[in-house]
Amino acid sequence: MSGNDQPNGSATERYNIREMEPHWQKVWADNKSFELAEDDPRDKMYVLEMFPYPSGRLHVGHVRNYAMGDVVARYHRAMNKAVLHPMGWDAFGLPAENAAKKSNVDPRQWTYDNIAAMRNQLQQMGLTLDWSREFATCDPEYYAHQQKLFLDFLEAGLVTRKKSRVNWDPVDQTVLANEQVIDGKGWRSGAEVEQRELVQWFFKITDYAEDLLSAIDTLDGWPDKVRIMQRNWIGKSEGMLIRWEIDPATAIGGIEELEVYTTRPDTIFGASFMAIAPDHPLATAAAKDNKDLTAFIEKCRRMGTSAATLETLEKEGVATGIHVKHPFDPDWTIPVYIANFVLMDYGTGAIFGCPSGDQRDLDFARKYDLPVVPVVMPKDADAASFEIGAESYADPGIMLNSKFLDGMANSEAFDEVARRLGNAEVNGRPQGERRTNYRLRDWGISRQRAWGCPVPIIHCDNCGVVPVPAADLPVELPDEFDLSKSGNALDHHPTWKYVTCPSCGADARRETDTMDTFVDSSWYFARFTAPKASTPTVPEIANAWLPVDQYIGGVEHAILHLLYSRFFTRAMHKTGHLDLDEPFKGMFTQGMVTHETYQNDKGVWLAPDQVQVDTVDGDRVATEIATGKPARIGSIEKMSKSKMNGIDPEDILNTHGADAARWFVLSDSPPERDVQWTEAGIESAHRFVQRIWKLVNEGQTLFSQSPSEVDTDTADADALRAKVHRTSAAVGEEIAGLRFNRAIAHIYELTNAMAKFVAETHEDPDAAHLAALREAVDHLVVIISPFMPHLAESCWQALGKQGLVCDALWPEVDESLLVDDNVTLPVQVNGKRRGEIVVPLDAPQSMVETKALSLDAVARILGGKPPRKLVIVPNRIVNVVA
RNA sequence: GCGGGCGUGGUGGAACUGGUAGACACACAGGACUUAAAAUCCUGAGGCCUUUGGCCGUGCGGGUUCAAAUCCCGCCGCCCGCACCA
Repeated sequence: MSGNDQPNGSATERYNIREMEPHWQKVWADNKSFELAEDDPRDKMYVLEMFPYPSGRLHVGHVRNYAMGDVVARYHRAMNKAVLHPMGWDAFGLPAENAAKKSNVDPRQWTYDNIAAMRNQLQQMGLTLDWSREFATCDPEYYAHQQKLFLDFLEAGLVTRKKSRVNWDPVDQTVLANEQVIDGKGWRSGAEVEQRELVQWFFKITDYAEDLLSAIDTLDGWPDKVRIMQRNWIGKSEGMLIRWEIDPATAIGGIEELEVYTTRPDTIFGASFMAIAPDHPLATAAAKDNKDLTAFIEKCRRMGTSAATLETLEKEGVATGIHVKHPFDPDWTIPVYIANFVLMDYGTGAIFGCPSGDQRDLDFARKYDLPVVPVVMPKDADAASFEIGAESYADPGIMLNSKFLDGMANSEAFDEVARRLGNAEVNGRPQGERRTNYRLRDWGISRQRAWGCPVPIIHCDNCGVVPVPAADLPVELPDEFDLSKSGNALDHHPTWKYVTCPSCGADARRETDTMDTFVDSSWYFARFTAPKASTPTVPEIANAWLPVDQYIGGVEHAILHLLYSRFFTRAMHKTGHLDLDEPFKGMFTQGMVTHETYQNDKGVWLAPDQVQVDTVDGDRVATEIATGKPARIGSIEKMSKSKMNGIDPEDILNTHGADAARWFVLSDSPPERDVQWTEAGIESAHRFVQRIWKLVNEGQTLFSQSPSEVDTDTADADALRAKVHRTSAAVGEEIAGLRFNRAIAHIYELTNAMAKFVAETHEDPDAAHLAALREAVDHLVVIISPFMPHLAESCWQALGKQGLVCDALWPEVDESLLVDDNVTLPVQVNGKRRGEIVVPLDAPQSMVETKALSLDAVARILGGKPPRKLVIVPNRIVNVVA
């Protein structure tokens, strides 16, 4: 690829990427083109892409994400908006600590070095970012304000402390993240991981469960799938709390009842066992003098804490010997099991198992030989013969085997059970109460890690938990960390945690937990509106800009990050930092970037640059370059280190340029879907850059000629004008709707039409043709500018335009050129296309009918008989039913 | 396991609210230019057949409709998330 040095035979030089891209980047920077003026009076538009973790190298997924945001931002600049388009760094987190442990570097140094490298790469992309607003979440100037927010939330009653479980590595003496637990073992030590309870800090997101749920309905700028995922995550259910009396003969530890939450009280006569979580108080009591139970609970404790792990386990349980009495039959007792699939965090940590109505319960019952009594059956089933085999029946239906409920719809049975249990009493309280439950749990933010935002709290033996006074903020991280030791470096730092109590002056200790990095990213979008302010936000400014008009990021953040940000916005509202509840008006989740995988004959993964791919007899064949041996072309997968199928954007930017890279990642695939990176694809984008340059220059050459007499027939000039205006309108609409791939297809079509037109016009340029071409080129340069901003500037300059195309307005679309006088209607016979007719727009039915029926193909099939039916959809289609 | 999504030519995809399936691009083939190559330009193409015509065709199997990639029912496959990765 050395194409920049050779003239191609015509007068047009190749477009020199390596010269022009840095040139325009410098021009934009020197002009401060993308720095937003505080007093810009135009309509506001806030475009934001999820800020990256500074790993040190840009990933192709970032390129796609930021290319999308930049196209949107540039389009809105062209629509004459004041566009806020900032960038920063999600800079706290595990990788810095891991790097520090591995290579003995300072996590702070490592992080800021990475930021410098990535900023440089982002700048090479030619983005319209306002770098004057940049910050990293590990800047004390940022996290100081986060600590202030924590204190304000604490004062507002939005923070709590409680016990929760963590993955504990007994060898490394450290808390492990879920991703550090592999097959139940610590990734570094290989030791069996244990669950351990720690007292931790929580944000009370559950206080907002109902609000976070109901407000989802207002988020009409979000993808439906994200809204559905959020709804399901919050998981509202209407059920009952039922108190089951423990049979005194089997009671242990003086516990007299078992509280159970259920969404299916109607199935109460199908109950055949009770299951409690391994860490349920009753389980603890039962295990006290019971080795089997203790062993089982121990086993459960070594399963890790992630829900995915727990729920994919084989369902197991152990009977406690405890029995409960059935509320409607004092002689019926039901055994209580400790089960590995019941979670203490959900409901009451105890369930009643109804095997006929729940697959998980059925599997459990079959395994332990418990009764399976069908209590709900489909409407049309027969009560005498209805049985449960391998599958439970969980759908609505009619009650059976349920005494006084028999024959009712199960929804009626729900109400009847609620009524009866509400009137009964156990230990002086109602035996049953209706209860709305949420799956959503409070947000545990404590992390036992050094590279995070310190929780601004001091523990004093006299005063207990004491907030750090606002005047003492920030609580800064120490200058030096010793990450070589296991455990939390803040905790074993020689001096950092030792302070005096701000309340009584006695010796006290700092909280050594830091905050979850999701906290950092839950309000950065607000900080960008006033990044230098001495308070977390300047409310007037933040309220003027927020909510973010268009937020773009990976679908992997569809639940947690977005939900936490929504909570934070509400919490900041409550504490006076913001005056709104929903942070993101428009949300978009982009797909991943994938690539083929390659393996050599030994099964070793090969990187794309270690492989040469050729086409032999129409088949793609890969060769390992180092050995010359054939390599296997494997499946297309998400780029990953392990499979070696990643592409380094830096290489792409250097060889093909930012414009080609931006163009490629947005073409072909719809943005919400995965895009496959291919060498052919980026090369074609590169060729297209050159093609536009040539086209603009050829047009330019034509304009400089003096036109011949105006041709009386200007039909093809008019056709081009219609195409141009239609394209400008369509590209604008597609960008506004984030359908970049379609916008690009429109641009291809226009350039194809223009190339043809240029070739024809060369013969005999007349005034009408030259005017149409001139207009086409003018439009083209502006509508490509969001995608290929450097090339567009070069073209703009070549055309002798004033100023910069990044400041130019979108072309005015002449609506009168968009309407066609005639429409082409396909004509079907029995739903199969047999021909087409051309009729005037809004032609009368009789004309359409006559023309359609007179088509040869139609007449032949009808064979002289009249059609049975004629369906005419005006201006769309004709269907003849023979 | 639970929740969400996706599935269309050799490939990525397009197809508006049920209305011409395959736009646009890649790869491929043929041609022009060239001493040659690259680059560029032009042309062709879903599959099958008895080829101015016909049949089949949007993961699979049914259904609704004048008309289904699109709606409904039942399957299959792949991908993402699951609360300490970010």
